[in-house]
Amino acid sequence: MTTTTGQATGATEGRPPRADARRNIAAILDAATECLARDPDATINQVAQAAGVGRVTLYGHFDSRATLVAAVAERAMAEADSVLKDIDLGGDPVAALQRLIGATWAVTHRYGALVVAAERALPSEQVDQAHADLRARAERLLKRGQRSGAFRKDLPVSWLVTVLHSVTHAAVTAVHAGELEAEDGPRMICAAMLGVTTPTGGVVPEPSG
Amino acid sequence: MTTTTGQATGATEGRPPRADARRNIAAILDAATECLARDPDATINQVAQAAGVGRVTLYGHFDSRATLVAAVAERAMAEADSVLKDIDLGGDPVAALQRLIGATWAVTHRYGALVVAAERALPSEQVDQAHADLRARAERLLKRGQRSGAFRKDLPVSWLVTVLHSVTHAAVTAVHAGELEAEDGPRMICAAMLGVTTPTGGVVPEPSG
DNA sequence: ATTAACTCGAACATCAGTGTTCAACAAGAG
DNA sequence: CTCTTGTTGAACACTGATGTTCGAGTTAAT
Repeated sequence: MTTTTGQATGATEGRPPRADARRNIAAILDAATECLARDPDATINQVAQAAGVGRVTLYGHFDSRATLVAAVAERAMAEADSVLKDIDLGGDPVAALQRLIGATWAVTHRYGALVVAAERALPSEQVDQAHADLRARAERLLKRGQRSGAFRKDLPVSWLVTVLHSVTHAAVTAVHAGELEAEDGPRMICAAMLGVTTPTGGVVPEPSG
Repeated sequence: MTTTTGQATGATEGRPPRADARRNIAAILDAATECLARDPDATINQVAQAAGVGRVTLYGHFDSRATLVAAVAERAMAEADSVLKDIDLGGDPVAALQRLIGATWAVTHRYGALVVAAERALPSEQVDQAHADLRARAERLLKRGQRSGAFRKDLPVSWLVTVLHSVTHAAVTAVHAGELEAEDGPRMICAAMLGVTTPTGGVVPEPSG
């Protein structure tokens, strides 16, 4: 059991929690996810209120802010992994990149700024680890595309990954600000990234999807 | 006189400040710029310390955190304008875009996250105004390029501007994190943006500079 | 050299967010 | 129904950051 440190499921020793409690824990987790995804500085008060629960109740289930953030982050990472592990990164690199972007979009759109909250609350260990995993996935694909000549070789892979993350985050922010429709997100990111990755002197492909 | 609200130069009525004072004010302004550009949450304490000055002295010159941020932001905007107003946005749109990026780079690299600090301290009025000015410059160029067929027309200009800002900011962050050399910044941004703006089916141009 | 402007550290008041404690009360499990 | 588990608001202690005040010591101007 590597549940970070905080308790939430069952105490160190004791019988299963009451139905009431399980319901509230779920509500808190959901509320925290939404609040922190929107604003990484969200108050414990705001989270409790959004969950329709008293602040004391929240502290009854999560020792501290850090514990809560850790729980939320853990759940988010689990879902992110489960979504991303099924993506086929093989075949035409250009098509694979679009698939990766499509899958990443859903996750990023839901969990938005949660990473920032995690970076502040957690001593940057599991965070770095998780972040590295995310990057590694994209890195492998981009590197393969470079070797096959599908992607430009004159820019370091790390920079391409950075741009991908940056553009994705920008799209999420734009949606949050009402400047972009959520459904247009993937197309915008794909269009941009297909341009970025096209080799100099190459022809920019049409986004498909 | 639209000096926002805070005093710093001369009191409401009185003779010119002492040499000593002017020196310190300059040091504080410089330190604040550097600190806030690195971390928008920088403490007044950190700023004072970086300026080699006591906290009380700082408050003697700037009424509040907001006043200080406003002063720093004002100065930054002034320099940004003075740098950007000379840029020739005419001629070949592709070349003009690279010139714009080059000029923007210097400014962004120096003032980094200062915008964030301003957004939090100032009630989002002059900030929005200034931000809009910055965007307008890029918008005009990109729109012209779209009309002339140099830039892709199938993406809204606002999205292209967003990507430009996003990528620029990402480059600055990368430099701060030691993942990128400062001198490589403009080339990386240009390469990326030239790809982004190239019309579908068009050939990605080689960055020059 | 005298004076007014300035600096500085220490101490204080304030404020917001975090956690904790308590005692009354509500609700699930048997 | 009863007993245990949970919930709740109010009140409290604690922390870190912001501003303020004071008095003693410096420093620039004239």
